[in-house]
Amino acid sequence: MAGEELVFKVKADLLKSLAHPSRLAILEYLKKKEASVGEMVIKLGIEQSGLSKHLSVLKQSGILSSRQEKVTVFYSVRDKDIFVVLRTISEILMKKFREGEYLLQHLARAKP
Amino acid sequence: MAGEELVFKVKADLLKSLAHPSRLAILEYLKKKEASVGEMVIKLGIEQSGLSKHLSVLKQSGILSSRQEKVTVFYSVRDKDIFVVLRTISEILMKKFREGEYLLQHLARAKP
DNA sequence: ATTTTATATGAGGATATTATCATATGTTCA
DNA sequence: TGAACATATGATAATATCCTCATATAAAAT
Repeated sequence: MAGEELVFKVKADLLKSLAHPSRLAILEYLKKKEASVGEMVIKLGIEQSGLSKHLSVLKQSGILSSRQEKVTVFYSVRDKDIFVVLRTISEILMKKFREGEYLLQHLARAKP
Repeated sequence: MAGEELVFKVKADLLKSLAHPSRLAILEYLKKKEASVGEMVIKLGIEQSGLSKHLSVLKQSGILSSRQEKVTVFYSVRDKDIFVVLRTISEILMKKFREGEYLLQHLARAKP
């Protein structure tokens, strides 16, 4: 694989690890503080086994880290810059939908 | 689907549309100027049919827009903020790999 | 020692994504 | 008109991702 292609692949892999609704919910939940798997099972309503796998995806990609205390595993966000990515995504979507509303309103008015 | 879940789904869909090496290559190519499909087939070395589908994914998700001139279709980036996302992704990866190098060097030194 | 608790993992099928090939569509030009 | 060109689309097969269920692991409590 050519050098640049490898770079694109690595970036795409990181984006892929973000690109799932449950994983976005996890990240939002971990924005302010670390949390254990059990806590997230309850608060996010994701089934234990699935949650564990999503956490593992986020850890493999370097977005989360974990520490263990007795039997409990706590996950936390490794690099807060990930939230810059997510906030920008939100802004892009908000702009887009605002344009959509604008268009809708003006199309409706132009009807007759 | 609950309101918040829908929001996560919409964000995840946008991230998914970014999460492919060819599509990242397309976006980088379109960073400075619009380009036609034919031009990108040549410069990016992606096969015509596949490229057309990747462009369609990016257009559906609102990242690209297109205009037609005779038979030629030109694509361009609709909201430059998408590059904020990509730059931040790069920065996160660079930090991560620098940490990796650092660790490697110190592990090597601590060997004996 | 056995049971309970917290988390991770493996197997299976269901669904989604991708690549490729062939073909369709629409436009220009001879 | 019909050949050539630029792009899009459909079908299919290959691959990847996801969900769920069952079970594994490992520490704690009884």
